Amino acid sequence: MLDINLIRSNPELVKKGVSAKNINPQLVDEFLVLDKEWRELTAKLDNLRAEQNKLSSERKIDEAKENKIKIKGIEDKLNETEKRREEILMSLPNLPFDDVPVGKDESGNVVIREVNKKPDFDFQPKNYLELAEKLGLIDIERASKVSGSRFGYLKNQAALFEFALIKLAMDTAVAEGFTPIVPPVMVKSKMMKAMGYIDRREDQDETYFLKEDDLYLVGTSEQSIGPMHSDEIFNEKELPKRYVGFSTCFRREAGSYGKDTKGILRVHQFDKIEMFSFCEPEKSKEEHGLLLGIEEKLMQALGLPYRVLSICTGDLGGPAAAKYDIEVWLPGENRYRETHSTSNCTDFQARRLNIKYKPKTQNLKPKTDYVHTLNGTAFAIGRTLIAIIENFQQKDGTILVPEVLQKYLGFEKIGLSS
RNA sequence: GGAAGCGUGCCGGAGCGGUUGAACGGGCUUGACUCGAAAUCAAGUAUGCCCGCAAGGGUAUCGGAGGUUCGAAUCCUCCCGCUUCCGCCA
Repeated sequence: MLDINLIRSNPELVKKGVSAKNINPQLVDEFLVLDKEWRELTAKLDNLRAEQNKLSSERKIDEAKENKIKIKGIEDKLNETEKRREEILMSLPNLPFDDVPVGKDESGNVVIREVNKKPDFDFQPKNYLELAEKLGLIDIERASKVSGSRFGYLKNQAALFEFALIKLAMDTAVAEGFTPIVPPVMVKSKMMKAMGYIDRREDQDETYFLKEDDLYLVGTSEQSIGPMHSDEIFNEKELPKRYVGFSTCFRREAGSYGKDTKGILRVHQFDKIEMFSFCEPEKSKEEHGLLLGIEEKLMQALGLPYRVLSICTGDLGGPAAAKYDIEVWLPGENRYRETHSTSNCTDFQARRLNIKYKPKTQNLKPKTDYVHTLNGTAFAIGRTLIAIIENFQQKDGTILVPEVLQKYLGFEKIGLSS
């Protein structure tokens, strides 16, 4: 949710930001009209209520009865206006930072840097799925039998890899001051809405919803970590509050029929370790850097070739003011694929969730203010596994285990006999 | 899933139709006393929204949403949460 005062005082700025995100800026004007109406009705209603309180305390019952009817009329009108005003407000996305590249869609994303050399094979590198099936690491066929398309079984060393990756990510994040958690994977629709992930129809279609229980399955644990502190006020010294959560994630992949249909690159269910920060507004850019830094550190620990993208305005999504993706090089596909994403959502989610903090300003007004929220992937297990298999494959079809994981796994290589 | 009870401010805890935004106690902040601290005393101590340059004024809020009433923390309905007992259960 945007700051209403900002829309009122600087509509042009808001329009510009909204337009950059491919949202019709006319909504801003519509909002202002409704907001004006809302304020007028509010003033009218408050006056009538003041009158009512007065009459009532003076026991002027008959006059109060009449006044009550007027109140009811204004109330109904106000409710209707308020509802429409709220709808528009909720449909306005967060404004992108000035330094975010402007672009219409993902083609406008900017590569910031490439890290680690792509592996130089003296043979034709294979696709991960071919290797994995041969080594008994992934079973798609049976998953399809049991659950349908876009599911997979991780087996043998691959299953063990999952836990090693979790441990590596957890250890790394905990060392940076993150609190490890395993959050719920079902969240109330109210919270899902507050996080800004079901504002648009496409978003809703992407999410599994349990109607009977009014619960959504999370598409990322961010959705259940963010609302943890809703309606809470942090002390300044409690910030930044950092969490690293492990959870399964569920995505319907409704808009991606026919895309990446093979294997486990794009599935309905995968496990992910996610970082989440609540911090002071002035420090959110710095915090964003920290999250990206950890992501890169993890990729470097594995020795995977990757590149970092600054996501352009049109590809940011609703809640983010800035976003960086990491894409890993997949030699089997001969292209980069996304493994990480980190967003600074500024106060957009905090407003809806009502998460504030109390600045420790000695004198002057100790007014509370909204925190900033940020999130970032530590590891999405499936895709990381894919990257490891493809990048560390050997001519004989075996796969070397990245050194950092060896201590967690107890083996150095995945081979046919191991 | 069945039965009962409970949800009040930072915390504890009154209030159960009429100056109750809310007694009382604790905490916290400030001031006094003190060489300092403790103790004691005094004052202060919620938030949203609207109007206003401000001072301030108005309004709303006692789990949430409706309803009854001139007037509701107090009565009614539904929902949510918590506790206890029973059932079921990884």
